[in-house]
Amino acid sequence: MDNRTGHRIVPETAAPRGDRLAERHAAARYGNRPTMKDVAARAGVGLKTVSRVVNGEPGVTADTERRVQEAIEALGFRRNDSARVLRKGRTASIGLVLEDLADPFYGPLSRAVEEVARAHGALLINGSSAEDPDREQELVLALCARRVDGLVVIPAGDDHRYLEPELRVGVATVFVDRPAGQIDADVVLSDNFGGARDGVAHLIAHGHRRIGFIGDMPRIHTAAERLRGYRTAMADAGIPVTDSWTSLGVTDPQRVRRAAEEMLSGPEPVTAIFAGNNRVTVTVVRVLAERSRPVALVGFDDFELADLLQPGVTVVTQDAAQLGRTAAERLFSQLDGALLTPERTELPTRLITRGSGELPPAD
Amino acid sequence: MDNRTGHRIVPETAAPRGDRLAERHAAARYGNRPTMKDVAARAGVGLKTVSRVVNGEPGVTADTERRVQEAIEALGFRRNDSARVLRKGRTASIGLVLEDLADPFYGPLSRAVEEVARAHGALLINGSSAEDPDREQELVLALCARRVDGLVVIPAGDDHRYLEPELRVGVATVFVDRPAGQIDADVVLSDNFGGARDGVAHLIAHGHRRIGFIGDMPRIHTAAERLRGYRTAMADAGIPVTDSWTSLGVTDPQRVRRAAEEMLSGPEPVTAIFAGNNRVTVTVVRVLAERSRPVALVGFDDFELADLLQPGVTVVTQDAAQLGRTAAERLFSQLDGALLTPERTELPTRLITRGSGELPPAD
DNA sequence: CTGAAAGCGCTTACAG
DNA sequence: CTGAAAGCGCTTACAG
Repeated sequence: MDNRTGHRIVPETAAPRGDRLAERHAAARYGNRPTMKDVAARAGVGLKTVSRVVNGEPGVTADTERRVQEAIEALGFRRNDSARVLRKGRTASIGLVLEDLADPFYGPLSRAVEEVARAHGALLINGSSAEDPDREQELVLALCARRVDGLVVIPAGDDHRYLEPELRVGVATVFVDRPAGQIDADVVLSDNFGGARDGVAHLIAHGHRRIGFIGDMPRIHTAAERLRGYRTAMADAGIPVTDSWTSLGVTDPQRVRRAAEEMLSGPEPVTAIFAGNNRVTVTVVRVLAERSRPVALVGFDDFELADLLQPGVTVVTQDAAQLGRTAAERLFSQLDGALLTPERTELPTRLITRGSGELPPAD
Repeated sequence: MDNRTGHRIVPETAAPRGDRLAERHAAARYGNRPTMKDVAARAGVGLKTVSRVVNGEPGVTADTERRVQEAIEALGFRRNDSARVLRKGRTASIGLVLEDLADPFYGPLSRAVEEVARAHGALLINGSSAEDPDREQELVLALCARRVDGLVVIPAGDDHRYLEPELRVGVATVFVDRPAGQIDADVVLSDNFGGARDGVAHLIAHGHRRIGFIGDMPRIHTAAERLRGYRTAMADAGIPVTDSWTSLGVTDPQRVRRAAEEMLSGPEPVTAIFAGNNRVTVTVVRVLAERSRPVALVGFDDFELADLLQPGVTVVTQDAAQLGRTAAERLFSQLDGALLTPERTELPTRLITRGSGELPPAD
């Protein structure tokens, strides 16, 4: 019997699983976690003394401390940080809003932000916007409502005025990968323009003139910058660009495949392709693998195994982890009150030649 | 001249950047975000009326509501969820502790957990344990102190008794990928044993008898199960296993490379390798690419571009997203009070043949 | 339809 | 060395 049904009381260690879980469940429903007040009562001390012990503050005799510790363990007390936060102001947590945690570019970036947060004693709350501006805003504001100390945002939208009340009130904010829209905020970027320009110039240097560009939706800053890099490299070489050589849009395999196949057919097919990001590159590699005539390829973003493909894939690489680390460090500088002026930080890209970008035109 | 120095007041839109930021900074220092009390004062209503409007509760005239809304916008009010949580009990957030967000296996898993959380109106807080049991415990307890409603854990350690007080008090918990140690908790796993056994049997069916196994540290449940699958397949085929054919340990490239090279040299080299996870597989692919004699390979875990390598890499695949989704759904079932008995859920694996696993022994 | 009072579980500021 | 009181910003339970 247990105490509710009036039957025999079974020691907890011997209790059948169902009973223990029912207990657990009841506990959950009534939310009866022990509080400092409970600990104080059990230890026969005041509330403030418990607080001192829990927070390792000085001014408690060894004997008192021991009694409090015993009560803490007996009750299974754990400080409620929600209450603490309410009093102290800071939550020791930061928010990260990105496009998709499952993307191999954002995983390392997120991890890097987490490591910096950890070094500052903060937890990371993250959310994926799925490239949807409304969802980005929803997430950002939910994080603000939780009173995160700061926010790292890889924006999906291009209007961030909804953040103004938060900024005014002191929420530290750093944008990464793409700049904020309509507001003045810190941003850490890769040199998307320069990287793309160099990658395309590399293809031109290897004899190509009909070069295609397949990128993400033009409203995405990185996509627009890389396209600009492509156009600049072509213009610098005095090569006029035909409309059919550029294709921007969602980067799902179907669309990219179609775009690549169109550029590669017709009377004047491209002899080389510049792929605007890792997802595009991978799909283009698949398309090229099905064709007999060699086509040169340079992709923006490095990816695992790029060196093991035949030929190895030449890429313009950016350092996702460094992007995250830099942004997070700036965020904590803001929180320390060190930074007053929003700044734009641009990290360099690097060309890695592996074969695909050095193929001559198959004319 | 601004209001602090006593000089001319410049309208905010025209204020030099530094001044606006100084203001922002001052606001942050004093933490003076508007509260419901401020809104109530400005709108000339009671606190409870503001609460009603903010939470969309009925019983407010259109006119009153409008006045409150105006005050909210004028002040840039945003409800403080920390305070709300303190009163309501639930935080509408769940925690996810995994090994490394940057690992291509965990990214999709994390994203899947996030999607389920989102469908239940909850945010996701995640942390990487870096395969360190102490760090796992630290993270889990920090999440409990924040009073997450539930916890999804990919454990690094093998003793989770530290969670007992939390479980007793009703924190919903689901383990994923590996079971909990020393406590009774829900767990969602892949069929690591069966998957590895089938993969090795596949190599045996293609004529191999000297088959190597390279896996993760044996204290990791998945590594131990996959090794058991390997041994079982070998035993089922009546093939005695030589010690030098199995190598378990950290999966960094250096160690894996050395392990592979040792198995592939000597008087009786292996003719096939079973790689215990995605990181191992990738390194083994590199080692094999440097050798002239073909060696068969089957890897546990699928990875991008496995089909484009020469030969394509045969793998045993598990569904990381499905693992995360299943775990998160079970977590919310627990929170809804539906589940009373901890359960073990095992998801199937699948063999994908692409060439590398069908190579005959090069004897 | 509206609001004053009490309380969630802590920390702060102060007094003994 | 120790503790009672006030308050963080909300919601709950209740009264008008």
